[in-house]
Amino acid sequence: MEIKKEGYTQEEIEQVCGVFRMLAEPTRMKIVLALLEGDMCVYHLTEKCGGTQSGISHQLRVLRDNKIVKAKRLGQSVEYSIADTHVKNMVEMGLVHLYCKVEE
Amino acid sequence: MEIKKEGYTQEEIEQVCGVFRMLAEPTRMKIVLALLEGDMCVYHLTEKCGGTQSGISHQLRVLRDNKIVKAKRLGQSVEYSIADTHVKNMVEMGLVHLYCKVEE
DNA sequence: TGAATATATGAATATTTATTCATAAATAGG
DNA sequence: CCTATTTATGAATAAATATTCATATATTCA
Repeated sequence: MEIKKEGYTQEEIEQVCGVFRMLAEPTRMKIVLALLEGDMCVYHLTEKCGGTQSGISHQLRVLRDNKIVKAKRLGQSVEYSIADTHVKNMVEMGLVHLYCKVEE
Repeated sequence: MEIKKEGYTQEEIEQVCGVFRMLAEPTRMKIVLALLEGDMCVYHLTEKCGGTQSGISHQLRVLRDNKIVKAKRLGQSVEYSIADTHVKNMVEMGLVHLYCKVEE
């Protein structure tokens, strides 16, 4: 596929930024990292990520609205999973940036 | 290289988020997109990205502090360039996420 | 040296966004 | 139906961050 090099509209710019903003917050990043290991319900996400259940739930809402994760009710609990295959690549790219510092 | 799948420290999490935060703001994204096309001085960046010179300069400072861009004085002007090869990959990944919606 | 141009910066303000608290809604099981 | 458990949400607050304005700094050139 073709990615144009310039001439992005303000709206396109804001949409790309939106994706990055999702991964720019520690709580959300923890959630995403947890879900990349496997689907998980809110209860376990809260345990794993720390913080309050309400806080996790609010961020899950943000991630859901931005199509980063998706939800599926299973009885009492709601199981969350990564909604977009690109998310994994993006996170990995971020980790590479962090660990594999440029050699120049 | 190896990217571990879990067990990130709070500090590591915050560092990865930091990278994403740099690309999560429209003004900074415009600057980065402009610089991916080629090195440019503040004056031209301001023309190209819009906004005030001061605003652009402030964001350039942020990008510099976070090792996303680097500066080089050339006479009166200061030429900026992308500091890290991963930046291009990350931006492209963001654009892919935007345009190439998941087929599942 | 003085004026013009380009860039940087500090402080104030405005805006956005995360977090917390209290509580509502949904479901399961007795 | 009542209770316990899990999740979601609204409102308030707190915290982080972008933007603007005024001004300082650096460089060139006459």
